[in-house]
Amino acid sequence: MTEPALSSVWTRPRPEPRRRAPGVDQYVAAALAIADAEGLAAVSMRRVAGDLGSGTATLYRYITNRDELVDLMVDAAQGEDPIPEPTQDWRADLAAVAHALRATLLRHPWLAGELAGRPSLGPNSLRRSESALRAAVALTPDITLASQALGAVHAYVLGSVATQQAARRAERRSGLTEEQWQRSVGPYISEVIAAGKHPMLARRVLEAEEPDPNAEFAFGLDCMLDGLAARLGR
Amino acid sequence: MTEPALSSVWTRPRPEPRRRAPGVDQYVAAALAIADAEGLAAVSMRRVAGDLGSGTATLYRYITNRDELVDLMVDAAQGEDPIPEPTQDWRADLAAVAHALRATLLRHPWLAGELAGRPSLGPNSLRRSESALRAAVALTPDITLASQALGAVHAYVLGSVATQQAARRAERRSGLTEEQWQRSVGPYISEVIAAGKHPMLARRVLEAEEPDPNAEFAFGLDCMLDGLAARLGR
DNA sequence: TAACTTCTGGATACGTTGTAGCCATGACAG
DNA sequence: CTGTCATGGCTACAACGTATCCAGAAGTTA
Repeated sequence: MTEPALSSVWTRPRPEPRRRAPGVDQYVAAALAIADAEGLAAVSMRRVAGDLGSGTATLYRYITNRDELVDLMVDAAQGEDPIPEPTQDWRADLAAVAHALRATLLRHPWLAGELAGRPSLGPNSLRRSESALRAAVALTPDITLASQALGAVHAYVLGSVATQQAARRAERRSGLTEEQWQRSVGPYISEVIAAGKHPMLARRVLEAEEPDPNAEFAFGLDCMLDGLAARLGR
Repeated sequence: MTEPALSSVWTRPRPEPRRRAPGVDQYVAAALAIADAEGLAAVSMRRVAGDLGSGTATLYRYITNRDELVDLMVDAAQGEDPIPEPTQDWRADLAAVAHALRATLLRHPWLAGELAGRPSLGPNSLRRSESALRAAVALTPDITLASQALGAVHAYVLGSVATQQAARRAERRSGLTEEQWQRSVGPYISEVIAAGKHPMLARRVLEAEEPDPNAEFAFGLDCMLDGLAARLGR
């Protein structure tokens, strides 16, 4: 006796509004705008509905809960850019996949954590995955290895963008200006360095050049792609 | 006229309790236990205080806010393991750093997202960073490049562990059992595959071997280290 | 020992959030 | 025109972060 299938946001029919209520796409767009401007925590059901002149109860008629709204947001963000055309060069294609993902993440600073933290099964996400897998299969026809290769690139991109955005996020959370944040942290760092227990960190703070985020990202990606080429390339 | 320095959790004096209240370390340990068992969202100030038989107001006397509590938790988690001894082999050392970080993240499933999302400045974190930088400097004496190399490894580890844990996290959030979660998702995946628009995804689902998380992680790490060796090694 | 000070848990309060349910009104269909 | 239903608005509840207050207990001082 099999139990009934359970529904998910991607399987449930998406009812269209009959009267003046906004459609799901409008709710999602409003939520995206709030998240981009103020962070994901600012996306509350009341806020989203209110910004659209809709009732919260109405929003709940279309979107089951907040978690589902975030799923929809994550997928919508991934549908903003066209899928890049494949070339004959797996490496260029994987790099394009990585850069496209990074561009999306930079546009939506809340997204990296969410993408890293939840399976992504919406239509846009699947479309992107398909394109990315196609590039990886050009590297190696073994689907298992291709998936692993893609996973490694994906992991690097997510981790890299998220950590690059961490300082900005902490500032925001503190409610301080960037200058105030530096002033809350700077003396501590100076103290740590003066204590002499962390000579490598001292060198990094005192000698290392200010990283250009784009170049830093590209460096790590190139290393990863180099490694993939060495291990799987032909 | 310079403005006064602003304090942070790491610069503020840490008062010891005078009577029967728990110390900061006990609050943090209780919060860690809750987060490990139930996820970070279950860590509320009331909950932490209550679990220790303390008043919430008392907790606030020692820890300024919830955000600070999370900072303390993140650092405490990083202090659980001893720092590995350096060898003469930069690659082995960087791999050890990566594996140690992964082990910590696996023990605390909430940690990857937090580490990726916030600067980590506590004493344990700095200690780990120092050790990791020492390994990276053995790869290249250029402190800027060493930092970049370490950043790339770090990004990969965080992203990899977080995405490996994503499915588990989604199950938990749904409130479904693992089997129920599969049943909510399985038919959708079958449908997507049957539609024929995602041939690469279909191959992955139908043909790819179930990944061993440890091997998958090691593969990506090896690729990254290969790439670093090729670009910076001597 | 008594008086004073301070630490603590408990309680209350407020604004906010997710979610649930109800109701009157207006829009639409038959 | 009547009936149905979609909708915004409202109320409610539990929970949360944070702030404040208070009585009692614990410690210190004279």
